[in-house]
Amino acid sequence: MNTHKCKDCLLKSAAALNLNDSEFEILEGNSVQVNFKKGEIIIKQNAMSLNVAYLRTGIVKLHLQGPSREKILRIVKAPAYIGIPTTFGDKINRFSVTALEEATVCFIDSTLFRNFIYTNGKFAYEILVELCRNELIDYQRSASQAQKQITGLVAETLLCMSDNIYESDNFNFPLTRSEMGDLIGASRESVSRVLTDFSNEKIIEIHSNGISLLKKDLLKQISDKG
Amino acid sequence: MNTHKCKDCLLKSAAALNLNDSEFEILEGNSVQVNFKKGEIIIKQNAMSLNVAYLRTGIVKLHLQGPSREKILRIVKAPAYIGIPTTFGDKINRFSVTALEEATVCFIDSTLFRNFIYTNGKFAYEILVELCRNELIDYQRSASQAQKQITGLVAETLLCMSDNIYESDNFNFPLTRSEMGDLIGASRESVSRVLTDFSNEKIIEIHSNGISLLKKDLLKQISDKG
DNA sequence: TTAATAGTGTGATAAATATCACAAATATTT
DNA sequence: AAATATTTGTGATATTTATCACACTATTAA
Repeated sequence: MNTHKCKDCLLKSAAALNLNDSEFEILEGNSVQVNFKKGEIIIKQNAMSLNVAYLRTGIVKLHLQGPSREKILRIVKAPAYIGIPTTFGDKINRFSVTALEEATVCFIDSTLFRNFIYTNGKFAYEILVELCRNELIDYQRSASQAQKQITGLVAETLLCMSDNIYESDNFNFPLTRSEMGDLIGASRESVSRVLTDFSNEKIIEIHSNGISLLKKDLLKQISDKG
Repeated sequence: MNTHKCKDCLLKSAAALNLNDSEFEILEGNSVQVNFKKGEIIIKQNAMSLNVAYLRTGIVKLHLQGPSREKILRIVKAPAYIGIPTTFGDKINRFSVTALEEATVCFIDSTLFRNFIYTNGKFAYEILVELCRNELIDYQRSASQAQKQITGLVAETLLCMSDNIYESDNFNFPLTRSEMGDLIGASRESVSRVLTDFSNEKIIEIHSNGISLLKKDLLKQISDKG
C-alpha cells in the first residue's frame, strides 16, 4: 500500500488536527493517496460511495447531471474534503468530482471515518463546522443565482476565483466558457458576450495564461448590483 | 423555567434519540420551548446566534435578504433542526426563520449542543447525516433552479409541498404568490400566470382552503421537463 | 506537420420573463 | 359592518437570455 505518513502530512484538515497518534496509524492503514490529471474523474455520480475523499492539492469541480445538462455545483480548492455529503447523505454518489488541474486525493475508508466521528468529538465537531459553512455559502449563492442577471453572476464568479481560489488578481482560468455557463446557469454564448464586454471595457484582461482583473472595484459594483 | 421533559418528548430528532438520561436532564435545564404564531420571526438574520433551534411542530420558511429582494431558501416541516448551519457556521445568523403556521420551537443552548457533539458520537453522527442530506437536497435544487423554466419550477414546488411537507394531494398553501416567487426566483405575476394556467387546464384546483393536485403525473412530467 | 476535434465569438432571431399599470378580490383591522 | 391594507390576475410592453447558424481559433491526435 502507500508509504506516506498521514501524521506527517502538512496539509491536514482542521478535523484531522484532532486525531491522535494511534488514530493516525489506523488512518494510514485505511486510506490511499491517488494522483489525478486535469479532466480525470475523482468521484463518479451514481457510483456507490464507500469512502471519503480529501483533496490534498489541486482544484476540482463538483458537478451533477441536471434536468437538461451538466450543473457545476461548486469549485473547490485544496485542502478540503470533497465528498462528505455524498458519502454520508446517501448510499450512492449524488454528484461527481472532476480535477480541473493536477490533483492529489486521499481516499479514506468511510467506516473508519464514521468511527472517528463516533469516538473523537473534536474531529466530529470540525467536520460539522465545515459542513455548516458550506451550507451557508450555498444559501448565499442560491440567492445570487435567483436574483442576479448574467453580468452580475460573471462578475461574482471572477471575484470569487480571484479572492477565494487563487488569491490573486491574475490567475489561470480552469473553466471553458461552456463550463462557466454550467456553473452560473447561462449559455456559453452569453458567458462569452459578457467576458468580451468586460475585456473591451478594460475591466479584465484575457490572455493565454488566464485572466487578470483590472478593475476589481467595478467588478464588485457590477456583482453587487446584479 | 419550562416544565416539559425533553426525555418524554415524542418528537425527538434522530440525534436526540442517542442522548442518555443524564444528558436529557442537562438538556431540560438549558433549553426553552416557545410557541410562535404564523408570520412571527423565530430566527433573525444578522442577530447573534447563541442557540440551536429545533422545530417540534409546524412549518417554517428559511429566508434571507438577497441582492435585490427576499430569497426563501427552503420550507421546513417539523420535526427538524432549523438553525444548525447558522449557529455553527458563523457567529451571526446568516438567514432568518419565520413561521408559516403556528409552530413550537425548542431553543437549545449552543454550548450544550456542542458539548453533546464532543461527548456523544452517535448524536454527532446523526447531526452530521442530516446536514449531509440537506446539502444534497440543496445541490439538486440548485440544478433545478438554474435549468428549469418557471412552469417546471412551479410544478416541482407543488409536488414537493404535496409529497414532502403535507403528504397529501390536498393541502393548505401557506405561501402568497409573492413568497412562492421568492422561493423559486420568479416574479409574483409569473407565478400567478402559471398557477392560473394549471387551474384552467384542470391540472390543479385552487380553493380557499388551499390547493388540490388533480393530475400529479402530468405535474411530474412538467417538472421533469423543466 | 497535418487532420480532426473542441472551444469561442458574433449576428440574427425567438422565447422566456420582468416590469408597469390598474382593477378586482380577499383579508385584516377598526 | 365598514374601512383599510394586502394580495391577486391580467394586459401591454420592455428586457434579458437562449437558440441557431456559422466562421474562426486553439488544442489534440495521428
